[in-house]
Amino acid sequence: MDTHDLLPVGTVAKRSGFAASALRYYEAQGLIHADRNSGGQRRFERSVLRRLAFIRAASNVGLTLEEIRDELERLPDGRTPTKADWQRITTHWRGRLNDQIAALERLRDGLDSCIGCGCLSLRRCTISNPADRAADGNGAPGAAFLPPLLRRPHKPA
Amino acid sequence: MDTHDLLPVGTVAKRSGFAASALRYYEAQGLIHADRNSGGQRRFERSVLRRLAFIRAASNVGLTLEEIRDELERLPDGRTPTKADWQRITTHWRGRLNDQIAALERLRDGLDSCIGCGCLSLRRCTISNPADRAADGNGAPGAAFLPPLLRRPHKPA
DNA sequence: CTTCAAGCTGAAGTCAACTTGAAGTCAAGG
DNA sequence: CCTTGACTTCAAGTTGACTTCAGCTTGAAG
Repeated sequence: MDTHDLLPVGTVAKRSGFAASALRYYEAQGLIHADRNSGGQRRFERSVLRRLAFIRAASNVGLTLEEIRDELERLPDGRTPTKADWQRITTHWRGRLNDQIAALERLRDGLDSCIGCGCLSLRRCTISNPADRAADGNGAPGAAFLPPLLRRPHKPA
Repeated sequence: MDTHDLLPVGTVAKRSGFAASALRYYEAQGLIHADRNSGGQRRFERSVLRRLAFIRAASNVGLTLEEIRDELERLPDGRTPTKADWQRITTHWRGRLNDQIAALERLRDGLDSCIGCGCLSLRRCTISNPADRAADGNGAPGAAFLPPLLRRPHKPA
C-alpha cells in the first residue's frame, strides 16, 4: 500500500513494541536486516515484524541475544520457520523452561521444608545449597555453590 | 580456638563459597559487618557465615542485594531469625518463586500449544505476547509487551 | 630478618541489553 | 521555502553484582 511496502523505524517500533533504539541495536548485532532509502534511512520489510516476534518470544524464554541470533542464523535468511524448524526450536525452548521451572520448584520445596526450622545450615539447607553439593567432610560449613538458575532481568518501561 | 574466634577474609571466602572481593563488596554495601585487627585487616565473626548463607539463599530466590539488605535490616542486628521471622521471610520468598514458576509455566504451555503451528502471530501467540495484552483492534499486529518474569543471571565461575 | 602469601584501598573494568545525548540530515505539510 | 518531527551516527551512560588492577602493608613461617 505504501511506497513499496517498506516500513521506517518508527513504524516498526510502534508495531513491534520495541524501542527504535533497540531496533537499531538489533540491526547492529545482526539479528534483523534493514534496507536503506536514498537518504540513508532504514526501511524494513514487513517480515521483520515476524522476526521481532520471534526475538521477543525467545528472549521471554530466557535466551540471550547471541543465542537468538544463532537460532535465527540456522534458518535460511528471512524464511518463516517450517514445521520441522519450529519443532526443533520449541523442543529446545521447552527443555530450557522445564529446567528453570524445576530449579525454582526445588528451591521452593526446600523452602517449605525449612519453614519453622530456621536452620539455614550451610551444609544441609536446600535453599542456600540447592544442588546438594558442598558436603565436604571436614567439619567446616561447606561452600555453597550456585545453580545457573535464572536468566535476564527484562525490566521494560 | 583461634585468637578470638575471628576469621580473616580468605577463610570466610573459602567457607562461604563467596570470593573475597564479594565479601568486601557486601561489607561496603552494608550487608555484612567486619571488625578490624590492629593492622586494619578484616576480622569476621563466625556468625557472618550464617548471614552469608542467608544472603546466598535469598539471592538464589531472586532477590536483589538491596532487597536482601532490607530484609536483613528488619532483623535485630546479627540475630538468628526467630521462627516468626523465618515464616514471614519464607512466605515472601515462596510467593516470589510461585510467581516465577507460574510465569514460566504459562510460557511453556503457550509453547506447547504452538508446536506445529509455526504461527508466532504477534497478536495471538502466548509466547511472544504472554500476558495477552496488545489486542488493539486496528488490524496491525499489536505491540508485544514483556512480563516482568525473571531476575538475575547468576553466572558463577 | 627475610620472604611472600594474604590483606588493604580506591578506581576502573566487565557483562548484557539497551538508552541517552549531541550534532547533524531528511521528508512532508503549509 | 520553512518548519517540524522523524531519522541518522557514534560515543557514552545505565544497572547490578561483582572482579580486576596497581601499588602498598601485614603477618606468619623458616
